[in-house]
Amino acid sequence: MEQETINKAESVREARIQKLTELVEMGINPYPYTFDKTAGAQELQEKYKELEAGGETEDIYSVAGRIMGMRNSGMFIDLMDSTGKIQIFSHKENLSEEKMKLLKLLDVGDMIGVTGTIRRTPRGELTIKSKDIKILAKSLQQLPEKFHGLTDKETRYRQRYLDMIMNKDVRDTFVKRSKIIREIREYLTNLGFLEVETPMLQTIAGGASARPFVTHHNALDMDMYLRIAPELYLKRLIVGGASERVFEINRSFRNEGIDLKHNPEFTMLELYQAYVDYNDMMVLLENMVSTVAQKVLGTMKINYQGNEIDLTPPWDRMTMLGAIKQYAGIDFSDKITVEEAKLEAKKIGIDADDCENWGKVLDRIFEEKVEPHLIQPVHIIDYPKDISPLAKPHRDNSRLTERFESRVNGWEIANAFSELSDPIDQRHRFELQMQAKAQGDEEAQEIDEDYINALEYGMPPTGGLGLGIDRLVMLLTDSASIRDVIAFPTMRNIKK
RNA sequence: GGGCUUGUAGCGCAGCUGGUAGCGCAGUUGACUCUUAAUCAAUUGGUCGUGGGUUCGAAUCCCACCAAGCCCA
Repeated sequence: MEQETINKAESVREARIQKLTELVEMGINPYPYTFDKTAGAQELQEKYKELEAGGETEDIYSVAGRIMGMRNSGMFIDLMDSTGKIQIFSHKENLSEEKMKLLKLLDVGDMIGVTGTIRRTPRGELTIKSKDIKILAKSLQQLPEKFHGLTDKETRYRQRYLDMIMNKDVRDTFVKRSKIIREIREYLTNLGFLEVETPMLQTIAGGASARPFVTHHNALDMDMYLRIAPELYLKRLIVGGASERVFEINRSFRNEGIDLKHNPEFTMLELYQAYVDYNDMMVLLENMVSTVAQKVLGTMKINYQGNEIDLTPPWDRMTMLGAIKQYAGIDFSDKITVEEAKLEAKKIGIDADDCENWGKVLDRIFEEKVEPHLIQPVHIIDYPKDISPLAKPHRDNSRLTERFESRVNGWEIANAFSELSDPIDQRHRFELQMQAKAQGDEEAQEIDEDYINALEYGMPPTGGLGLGIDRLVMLLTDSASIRDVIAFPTMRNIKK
């Protein structure tokens, strides 16, 4: 019993709670309300860049942040804030007895605020000579080791706050993510696009081919779906006409597997513009993405995992059939039945027997034989009609649609069409989807009567575009996994 | 869904063909007081992912499960 008490008291957390108690006994609130911060660490580093080693000033600042290191029994503290680091020097000549006592109760990890004068030590470190120290939050948890840091991926994803404390590049990634989204928003707003919001809870999960999450509304006693895409609602807004240009930066949800490029909830940009077609969408996309890269990174040439990728417009365009012909050696322009297509797939070692239609066979061949070759940005244009139920038929080829997918590093980063606006054709396409669903295609889309009804009032010619924000952020931050660009990625629950 | 790899102290890691669980950092106590991965001395801390099995004896071998990573579909 006695032994147990001693062991407990010696645990780090218990020891820190003990210090917490001592602070309270000294009349200090370890979790105060405000701190009047007057400068950031990086700001001071730049401002006093020219101050020579050993130089002293009378300039007083108040800084605040987390203690990342302590040397000489607290005489030197490394203080980190969101902008950078600055050293704190504390000496009994400059501090009251009470503050020296407080210093003894501080630990690595604590949040503190310091007021003092700027100097540079003889060894060359910009330092604040403290005249006053306040504790802003007592940390009860021990930070990971300073030299090797936190590297365990599971801990980093599950406790992102700790990952961020320890890894500056992680903080940088999320700052960049925010800038990327801000620049997209600004780019579109400047073009006259109206930012809108549409339902995340939907009674029909439409606008894409994916399995939805199902939930239940108690008061209405009905099942609902988390949206897999905002598409059908955004086009209703184009019908409504409050703006001829709308966009939504949306969180969507797909009940599918998790891998390097997929998270069950993800962020997408969807935009719709009246009176234009998919050609205009290609131009808009490549201009927007390259501009965002230029503004956030200062360049249109990015390096992703060792590959140099040039986002400078215009991007190459290849038809899907042309790309397959080039990389898989099959010309599908005269092989028009699903049986013929499967036969051709088999000849090059691809099993497409489970594909319900011609387009799916082509899509599979594309993924396996073409995609690995596509590193530089390219618009793959003119997708098969049977896998594009929301796209307008191609004006020159009724088997195809005016749809493109933009590829960067081989990944689909955008998907866009000349939007199908003919309500009768749209109904027919939905019916084909329902047939596929009946035959076991779990991703086939359901008929959305109200959407067709909206089209029956007349939707102008419209170009639409969806852009995967997470993947764009991966590319622009050189992140290997989508989990590195989503602050709190979906993780399996740990059963205890 | 399949394969491979990983899981040992708060963190980073070692632990061989089975024989009393270790190192570094962090922590604690003290020294030192212009250091910066501070230094020096002493020192605390473990359900070895979980559950079974084999064995006189399991971190180590076997099985199942849990979690993660990578590759493949």
